[in-house]
Amino acid sequence: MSEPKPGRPPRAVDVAAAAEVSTATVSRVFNNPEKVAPAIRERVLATAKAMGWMPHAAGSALARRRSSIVGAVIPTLDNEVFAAQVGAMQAAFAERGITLLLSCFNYDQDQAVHDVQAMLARGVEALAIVGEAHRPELFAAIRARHIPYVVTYSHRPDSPHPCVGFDNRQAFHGIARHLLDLGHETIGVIIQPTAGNDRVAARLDGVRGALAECGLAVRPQHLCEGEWSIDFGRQSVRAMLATDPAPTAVICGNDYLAIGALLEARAMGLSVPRDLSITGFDDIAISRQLDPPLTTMHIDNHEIGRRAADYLLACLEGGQPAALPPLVPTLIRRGTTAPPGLG
Amino acid sequence: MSEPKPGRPPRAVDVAAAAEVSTATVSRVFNNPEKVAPAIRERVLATAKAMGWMPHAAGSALARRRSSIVGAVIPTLDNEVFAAQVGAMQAAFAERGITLLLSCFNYDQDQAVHDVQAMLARGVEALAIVGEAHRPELFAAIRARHIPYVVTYSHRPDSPHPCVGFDNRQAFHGIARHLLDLGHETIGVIIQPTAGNDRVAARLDGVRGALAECGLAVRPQHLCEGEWSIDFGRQSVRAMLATDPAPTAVICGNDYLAIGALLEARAMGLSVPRDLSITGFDDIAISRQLDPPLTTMHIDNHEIGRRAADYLLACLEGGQPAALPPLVPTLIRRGTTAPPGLG
DNA sequence: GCCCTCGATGTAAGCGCTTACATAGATCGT
DNA sequence: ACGATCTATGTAAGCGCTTACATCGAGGGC
Repeated sequence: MSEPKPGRPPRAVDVAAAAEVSTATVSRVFNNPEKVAPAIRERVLATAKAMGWMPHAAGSALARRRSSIVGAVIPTLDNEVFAAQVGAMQAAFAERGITLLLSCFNYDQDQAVHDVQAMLARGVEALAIVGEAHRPELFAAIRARHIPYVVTYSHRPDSPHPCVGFDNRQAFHGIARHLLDLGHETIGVIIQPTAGNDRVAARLDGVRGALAECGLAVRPQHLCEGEWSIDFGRQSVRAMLATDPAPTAVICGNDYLAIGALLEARAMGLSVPRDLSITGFDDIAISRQLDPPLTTMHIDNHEIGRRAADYLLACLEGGQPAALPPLVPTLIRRGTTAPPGLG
Repeated sequence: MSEPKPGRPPRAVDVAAAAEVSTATVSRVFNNPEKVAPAIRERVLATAKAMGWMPHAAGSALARRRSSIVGAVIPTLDNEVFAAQVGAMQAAFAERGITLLLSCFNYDQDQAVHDVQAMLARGVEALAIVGEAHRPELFAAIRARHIPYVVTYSHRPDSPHPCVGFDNRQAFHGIARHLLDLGHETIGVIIQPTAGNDRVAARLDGVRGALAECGLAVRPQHLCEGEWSIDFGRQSVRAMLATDPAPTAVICGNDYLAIGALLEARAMGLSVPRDLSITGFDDIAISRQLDPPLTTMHIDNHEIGRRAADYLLACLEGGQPAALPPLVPTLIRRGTTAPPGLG
């Protein structure tokens, strides 16, 4: 008997009145259709469609005590690695009627804490977060809400968090191993800032570990740490090659850095890989198109996103989620690595 | 006097009880702090913090009839152009306490309609949508809700929608003009699918218009339409160069296609730009790093995202939003264009 | 000293929806 | 033919918050 107020979106009670049923039936038609007689169901559906009504999410969330929202917290969308992960998560969640909230913390730990709190206030039912190097209060806040979460891009064996990712240390150990096997002994590293970034710190550690096994080390002047950008790759390799002895190979923290290194080395008249071997990490789309194509580690970012989403969905559906085995990045040997000193 | 139930997040009433005030005061502390005496305000704030309480968004949205959510509907995050736009929007909205909902329709119009409806059900207060080639019911649904929206990446002078973008037709007219001025007469085009993509259709139209002004046209065998990917750029340029007469210049619908064209032309032993001029569009990060660096149109995608967000925020705050002048992409003449026949 | 004003706080009525429980037919076994 | 059982639907009590309105004191003008 309620009067639908013109100019405002219709409510369930308006639809109920128009279809001559109760609001309970309207609700059931949309949430438990099998509990409603087909004839009535069709009538309600038709009425709702005619009136342009759909359940109002806030009201529904309140009554149901479920928001059907999950959050993704990433450093930035400007890196195609994270963009791909988010895209895959969004697709996986959308299939189950779950909406994705996105937030970029720009590698700022305080921002990340803030973002997570905002998401919790929004009632997210689960959370995916890139990396585990976050302030303790971030994880404390999540735990206090008892919601499932997952950390992506990290997979330390002894992490206290559920992780979807790979072992960064081991991956870079493998890269270093590859260069050592080729015979390199003077190896440079161009890498993202390690401070507050567990993944990057683990990578550097992996390189150091592999070198140490051969009694080698990274010389300070052969270690450049800075923002991941093509330009930083360029300037780093230029600086490094001015030292004596110059490195015969350089391991880069991601493909952007490696691309910069490659371009600059070529611009300096060096031949890659004859004069200098270069490795990347991530295998972004452009890498295999370069000349020579970049030797790098391939990471399946869509797979990471999908697995993270699947894990969280399993948690939400109450099931015991399957264990999360680490992903294994694969070394793609392309054209930028070769034995040293062939020049 | 309410009993805080253990194991569940605290509610405003729990905080009110603990701080010995009413729920109204608690609410005011968080929404209109200036209306509460400082002493009480501090006490409530401290209590809330101690209990880990923050207003529950669904309840608040319901009571306030405002969700503080806006939606962004884009084709895909796999294109750094859209990722950058979303990143900028997210940042701009976050500053005002507004949360961004994201959805990718993968260039599928039905998916876009579905996504928009889902967002409306979620109570988004505003919507940003890439492109205007959408089903009429998409815009009808938005209008029915009377919420502000904005179309990005399009800016036809006579569009019925508020737009943040540039005139695609004019932009490609400019590119073609550039090549014509250099003396090219046989010009190929490698472009994304035009069906259901107003922006791309306008681009092709711009090229055709400029050629027509000189009594020229794109030969059918010099027009390749397909998914934007480096590989499609490669195969297209290869096919095109096998025709007779072969084009002396090729205009690409975006930088990815242009990169493919450039790489393949070089792989075929051609010298760019001596044997073939190539243009891109978007000016993605890698483009200026190529060898030779790519001549392309620069689009400021962050700016588009920011303007779209600012416009929507202005609408939400009730102000008459400023007019939306078109952005003007600028042609960046780098190393892939030159007069023809210098070989 | 009294009444009025005004600012600070409390009371309580929703916001739109879901769902436990109540109810009313229908079905069925005996 | 009667109660037990079931199914389809309705009734109404919240979910957690905001806010119009009521209330209560403290100041202030006369």
